Amino acid sequence: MRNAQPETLTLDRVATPVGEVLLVTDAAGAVRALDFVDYEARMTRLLDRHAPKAALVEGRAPEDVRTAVEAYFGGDVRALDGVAVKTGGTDFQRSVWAALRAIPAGETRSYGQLAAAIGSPKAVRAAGLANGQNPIAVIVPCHRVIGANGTLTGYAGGLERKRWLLRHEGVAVA
Amino acid sequence: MRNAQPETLTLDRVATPVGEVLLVTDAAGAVRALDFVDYEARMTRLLDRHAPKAALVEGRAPEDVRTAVEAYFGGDVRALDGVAVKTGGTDFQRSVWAALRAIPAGETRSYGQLAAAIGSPKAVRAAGLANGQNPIAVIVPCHRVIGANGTLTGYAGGLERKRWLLRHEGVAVA
DNA sequence: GGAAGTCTCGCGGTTTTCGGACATCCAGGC
DNA sequence: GCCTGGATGTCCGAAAACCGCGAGACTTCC
Repeated sequence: MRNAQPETLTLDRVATPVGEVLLVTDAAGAVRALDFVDYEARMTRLLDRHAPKAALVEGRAPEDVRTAVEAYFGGDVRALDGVAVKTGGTDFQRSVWAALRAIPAGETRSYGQLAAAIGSPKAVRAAGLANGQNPIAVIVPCHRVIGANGTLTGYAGGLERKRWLLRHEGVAVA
Repeated sequence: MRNAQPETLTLDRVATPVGEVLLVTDAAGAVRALDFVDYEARMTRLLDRHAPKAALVEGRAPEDVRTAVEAYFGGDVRALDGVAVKTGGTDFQRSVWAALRAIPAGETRSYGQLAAAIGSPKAVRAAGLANGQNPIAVIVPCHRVIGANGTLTGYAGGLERKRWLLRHEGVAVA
């Protein structure tokens, strides 16, 4: 529909303790998407939505991004804080994702707190929805949002991974 | 919804024999919109659709554009041929508008011919619809398209103006 | 007959509308 | 405690309505 400039994105793979991840970067070196390999269909669907007409070619991501990802999974849970990301999406979604990056490793928020943080305290379900459409898992830490009563509620990559990630960051979870 | 970069557009006014026209140009000097002053609401609506988030400030259009418009209304009906334009819109709409510019002053086409020219001979009504959404009147000569039986059928600026423009270009119309 | 008007219907892209779905939260009843 | 139901904001997909048409069938007048 709307016109968009063609663009080439690079698709790389990185091994982690919870399975291989797919890592999509653009020409500027910014991360465009990150997801677990067994959810590739979901990732390409999100990419199609947010970056239509973009070509995806296998290749190697910038070294600093690769090493940051490996460092995170190796135990340096703050290694991803400085990684540049770029997303499409609506204004609302982008504000949610921006708010996510402000949650430090080792902490969690409830969906209600997340909604309040972006100035729409009543848009709780909408915030949860936007959370689930986050195209850049782990780096944009959507896994740090849990139910108000402490339940994990959901995770696009599987609840097991959400639990693993939180424990890896030092959070005590059931 | 989609993100778009903020942009500043310039709004100028030019007097013509059929009323004042509004002339919107961008920083690069390309025409973004042109409409008659009494249809300003329509123009701003189209602009909003095709260039969301753009700011519109009163100002003076580039001299070469102004003189081209004045020359056209003064009798040099080909004066607008070289004027640069830029539009948003869907692929279909853009191809229709491009086809319009290929119709020389003094000639007309039917909606069917227009549809055929863009390779969709059956998309007749769709072509008519796209024609009516042309944001750059006169320069993109949507007024040169008339019904297959010679009736003028419609014009966003009023049928009287369509008739005047065609006669001004030397077409015999009822 | 035939020329000109009127009506009907199919056409294709775009816009608008509407109905769900959803990784929530809270209150209230049992 | 556990379950139920309601309020709530956003987004997506499907469906319907909208049109600056055109061709063909029918009527109406000469």
